Amino acid sequence: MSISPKAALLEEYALVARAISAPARLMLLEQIAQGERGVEALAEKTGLSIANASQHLQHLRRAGLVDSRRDGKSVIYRLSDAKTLALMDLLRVVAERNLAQVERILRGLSDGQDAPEPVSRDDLADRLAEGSVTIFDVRPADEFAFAHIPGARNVTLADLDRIALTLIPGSEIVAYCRGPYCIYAHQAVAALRKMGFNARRLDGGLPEWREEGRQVFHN
Amino acid sequence: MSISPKAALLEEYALVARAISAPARLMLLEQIAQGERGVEALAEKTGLSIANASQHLQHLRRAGLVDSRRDGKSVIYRLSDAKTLALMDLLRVVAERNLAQVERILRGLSDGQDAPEPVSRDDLADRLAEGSVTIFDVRPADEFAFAHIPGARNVTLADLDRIALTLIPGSEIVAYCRGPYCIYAHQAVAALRKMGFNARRLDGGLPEWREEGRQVFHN
DNA sequence: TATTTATTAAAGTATTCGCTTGAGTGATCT
DNA sequence: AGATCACTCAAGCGAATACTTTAATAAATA
Repeated sequence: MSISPKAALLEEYALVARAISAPARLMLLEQIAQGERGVEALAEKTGLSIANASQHLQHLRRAGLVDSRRDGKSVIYRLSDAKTLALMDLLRVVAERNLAQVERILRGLSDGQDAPEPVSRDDLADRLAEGSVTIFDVRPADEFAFAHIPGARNVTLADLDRIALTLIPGSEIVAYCRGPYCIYAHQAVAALRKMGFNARRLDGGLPEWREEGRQVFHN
Repeated sequence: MSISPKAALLEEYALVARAISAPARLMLLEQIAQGERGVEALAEKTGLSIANASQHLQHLRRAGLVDSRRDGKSVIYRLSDAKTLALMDLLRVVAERNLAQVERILRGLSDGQDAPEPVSRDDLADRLAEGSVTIFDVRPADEFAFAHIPGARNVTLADLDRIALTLIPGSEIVAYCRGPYCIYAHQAVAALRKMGFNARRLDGGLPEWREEGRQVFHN
């Protein structure tokens, strides 16, 4: 019954790939990257049933992508390693580069306009220090409350039209959300540009910002 | 019928992940990385039936990881993008870091000994220029004949004992094979070290060497 | 034009996956 | 201790996958 070591290794690598090969698990990873959470919160955020979320989470744990620990009644999941984020990001890069379908979806998010290059995190940090930029955190209010980039203002897509009236026309805005998989920032930037603002996306989202050791406001 | 753009994007990312989530397809990618090849050659190298290999290859093509073109009677497959190699390598890194099982298998390959750190490609290039190192290409003869690092000597695992007798004891040897998924170099290094040679693996294999624009002997 | 060769398509089967439902487990609260 | 809460396990079902066998297609050759 002993199979070759080569086959055994490939089986393990494939196990990791299989873990990131279901949309539900990618959503869970995106949520866990925001900060460690219990099963119920993750299920609620991703729209999965509790039992289903639990099973997916165990799949992720078997692949070594997340760790879990017990905290009272809850079981808290968190990313086991920063490389997990890197793997997800590279997956996205490969998909965007090779699949025309992805190009099309992203173009649709920008409402036909050409999207500008994202702002690098280094750039944003510099401008933050100068105070020369407005930052919009385009995530749901509870995620913003949990953690956000200091100085960011929580603005959901629904708020955008109302908020825009209070902004100085032409001002420079940087929007971010959960990370590279999150589309809110794309949509917010497209809407703001349509209104004539100089809006751009931040490259990556909160997890990538935190991962680089930058300051995060945390509750 | 129109699903949300978010779900559509995740489905595309998952498609790419699914493509690298089967051992058979990882083997195919490893082979294709050696150089472009037809279906029959790939099937033979990986031990898959022709029809099965063809289906896996189409799976890889749908995910945008490989391209194909017709050359006479044959259909030639090749990597569509260097990022594919990077993705496979990161997959391996994540698996090695997080899965105890992988650690165990790799330890088994080294026959219980502690394996030394691999030699970087920069280092090897420097030593090659100095002529201060012996390079073993531990792949099957046909793959060596197809392409190899200039100055390398083709030595299969079966030859190793015989060849060892002709080497100066204590000499420094660097072994490489197909790439990070290939175990021949691990095994060769373990065997050579047991015989008292100062042997180490090259980091990566021929595809990574070529990818960096370094010289490759090619037929 | 007919035949051979290389590959893909189609059809069938066994296995695995994703999701649901309902029962089971561990920790906390009363 | 009993009730409750948060999660996991087990069973079951439909859909998707991996592999095999058997056509079908496309290009080269006779």
